[in-house]
Amino acid sequence: MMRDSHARLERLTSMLRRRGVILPAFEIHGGVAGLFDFGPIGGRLRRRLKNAWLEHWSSHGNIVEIDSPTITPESVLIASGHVGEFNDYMSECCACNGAFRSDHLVEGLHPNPDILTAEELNSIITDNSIPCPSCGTAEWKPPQPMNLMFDTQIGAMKGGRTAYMRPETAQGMFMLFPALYRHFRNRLPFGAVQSGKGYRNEISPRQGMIRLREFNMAELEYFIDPETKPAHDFSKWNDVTFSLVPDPEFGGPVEMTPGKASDENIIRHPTVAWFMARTWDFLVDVGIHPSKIRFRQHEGTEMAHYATDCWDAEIHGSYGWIECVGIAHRGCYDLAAHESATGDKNLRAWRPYDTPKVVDKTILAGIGSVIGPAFKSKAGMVNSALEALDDLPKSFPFKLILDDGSTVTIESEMVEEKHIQNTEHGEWFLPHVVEPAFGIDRILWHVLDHAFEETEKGGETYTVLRLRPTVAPIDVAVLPLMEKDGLQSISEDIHQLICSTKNLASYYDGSGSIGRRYARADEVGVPWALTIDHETLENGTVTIRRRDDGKQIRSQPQDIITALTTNTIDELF
RNA sequence: GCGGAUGUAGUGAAGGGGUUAUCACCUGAGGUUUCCAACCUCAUGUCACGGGUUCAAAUCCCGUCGUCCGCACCA
Repeated sequence: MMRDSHARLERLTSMLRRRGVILPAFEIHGGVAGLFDFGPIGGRLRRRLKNAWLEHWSSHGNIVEIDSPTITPESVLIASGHVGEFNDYMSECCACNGAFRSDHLVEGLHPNPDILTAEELNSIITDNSIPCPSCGTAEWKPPQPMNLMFDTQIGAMKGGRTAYMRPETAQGMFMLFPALYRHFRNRLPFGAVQSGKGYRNEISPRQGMIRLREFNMAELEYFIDPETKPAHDFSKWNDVTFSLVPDPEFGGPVEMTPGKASDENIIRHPTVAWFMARTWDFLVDVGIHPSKIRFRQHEGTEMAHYATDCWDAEIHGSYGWIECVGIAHRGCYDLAAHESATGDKNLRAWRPYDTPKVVDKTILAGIGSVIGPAFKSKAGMVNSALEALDDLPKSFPFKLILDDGSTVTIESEMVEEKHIQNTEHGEWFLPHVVEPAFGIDRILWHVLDHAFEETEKGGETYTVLRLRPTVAPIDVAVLPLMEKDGLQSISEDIHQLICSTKNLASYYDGSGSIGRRYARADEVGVPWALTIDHETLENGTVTIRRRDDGKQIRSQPQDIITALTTNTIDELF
């Protein structure tokens, strides 16, 4: 069984190379691990998958697309926590050469190993003679920094500003929070999506498309008011059960509807549950088998530095269960971090009170003509200290402590009692954010993996890529039954016509037997094949063949194009 | 990053110190046939890269890079 699935994986990757879908990059220069090219078929497939993703989210009406730079100044990633998180130290064992994360070795010996320097880690490791987990020896080389981000310099000359290629696209959305807030006329909830490249300098990328050094990601940041109870309608998913694998601390795997999982607090936040459901919709839409999707909750120990709850959508394929989407409740972590790093006050949202809060207060107000001459340059501080008094003194004179720590004596003739009324109409708060983050390459891989079907035809294996029409890179194959008697030029005209139709792609294939050409089209997942034959010369009709069952009907090319663009082609059959 | 295996056309493989590197599929041209990988003829294209040994290296040796398996790593 294992051997069979391994052989299938090899046949699939061979086909992807041979047909120009996905290929190792820079191969004529020896190749680079973790970098891949998308060929003519793969490029379109990825484009369609991304478009499907963007359309899926923009259909909500309060989610917009943005695009931000991949080069990111260091300070942004220090604030976000990535510089700390992505710069771990590794210790190497002198005896067996095993490499381990230094902070993992000293776990339990220090409350927060993450923050230790190389020297501190080294001394804890040597002082405690920590044994090597694989060979037991307690001799270590000094910890070496391991930087998982690609670094670079902004500015061509020496002394430029340090920057990194972004390890995620999320920070771009946080940077744009003020603009988004204005765009949505100061009203939560709203979201922003971005799809683009991310970079991680993996130590040893393996498993093909699963771990890449440069990858396509698509992230959504959905900003919410933590005090508004979200109203999500889960009734749409009442007849689908999700496979849920909660943190073992909270219980074993269950199958249930997202609505019920939310009601029973297995998924702690309704918005997280709702995004899980919408994610499930997306994955199924682009051709992932529903039975091969499960949601796994992160355990406390593996939770990223920013998250308060996190569910991964995992997809099962040739490499087992693989995390393809992470849906994290990040709380206000990022906005708070950037606020405290920059002092910028625009990362908050305004929450009006239902009824304004009226605060009645009796205060002692300084009498300017007395306070001024009495305290001179300190008069301002005295006034503000008086206003800030919560409990009015019972008698005069009394001592008043100023902001600078000094004490002054206040006499009764310096002040008068005043009633003031303050009306607060609302407050500024840091929005919370729910972040679904999609690994496009991993999803794309599984779309191919699930679509790749090997059947038998006349004793030979026959390969069909059962891609959904929404993601299929090519919509139509145009095939003249033979390239003579004028069939060729009609076919080329039809091919041109289809290619010039918006959102449709056709490819022309005139060589080899008709059966061979159907097979070639099936192998890369072309859903429809038009064949031009002698009857076309008489009445203009062509045959259209459906990939998934080989069924054919006759119709006019223009009617077929209309049906394709309106997504009603199946009605012709 | 460590250990083991490995690198030959687009794909999959065989071979191997000595003239022009082999096979199948694939791809292209011509012929024939015409609706599901038919056939015939011809053609294109390959020894990962760099260095060394040698009269001669795709072959032996070393290094680099890549790939696979195991360990470790994987916000």
